[in-house]
Amino acid sequence: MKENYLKIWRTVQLIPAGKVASYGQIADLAGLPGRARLVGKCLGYVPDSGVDGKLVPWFRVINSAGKISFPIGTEHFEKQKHHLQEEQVVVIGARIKLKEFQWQPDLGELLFKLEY
DNA sequence: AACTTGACAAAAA
DNA sequence: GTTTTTGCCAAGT
Repeated sequence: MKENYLKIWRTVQLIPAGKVASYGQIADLAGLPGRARLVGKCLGYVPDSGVDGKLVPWFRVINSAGKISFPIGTEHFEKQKHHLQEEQVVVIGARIKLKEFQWQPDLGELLFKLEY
C-alpha cells in the first residue's frame, strides 16, 4: 500500500539537517508503531525526484544501535556516511553518537504533524 | 491462502 | 562493548 510509504517519506522529511532518527522512531512518528522494517524497505523506494516537491533525506535514518545499516564498505554505506558528514554529523566507522545527534522533535512539530 | 523477505529492535548470552 | 535469538508485520510472490 503506497499510503504507508507516503506517510513514512513525509515523516522523514521532517528530520532537520545535522540530525538523525532511527527506523523505529520514524515508524512511530508516522503513526505506524512496530513497523520499523517497513520504514527500511520503503526508503529503498524513495523517488530521486523527491516527494511533494522536496527531497527525502533517507540518509538521516539509521538503526536503533546508532549505526548505519548498510554493510561497511558498500557503495550505499559510503554514500550515506558522506552525506551525513557533509552536514557535520560525526560518523566513526558505522557509528553515530545518538546522544549527540538523534533528532528530538519538539511539541510544536508534533502538533503540526497530527493530521491522519 | 501460504510463504518469503527485509536499510529493524529488544533482550539475552 | 559484541553476537545471537526471537519477535515483528506490511508487501510482494
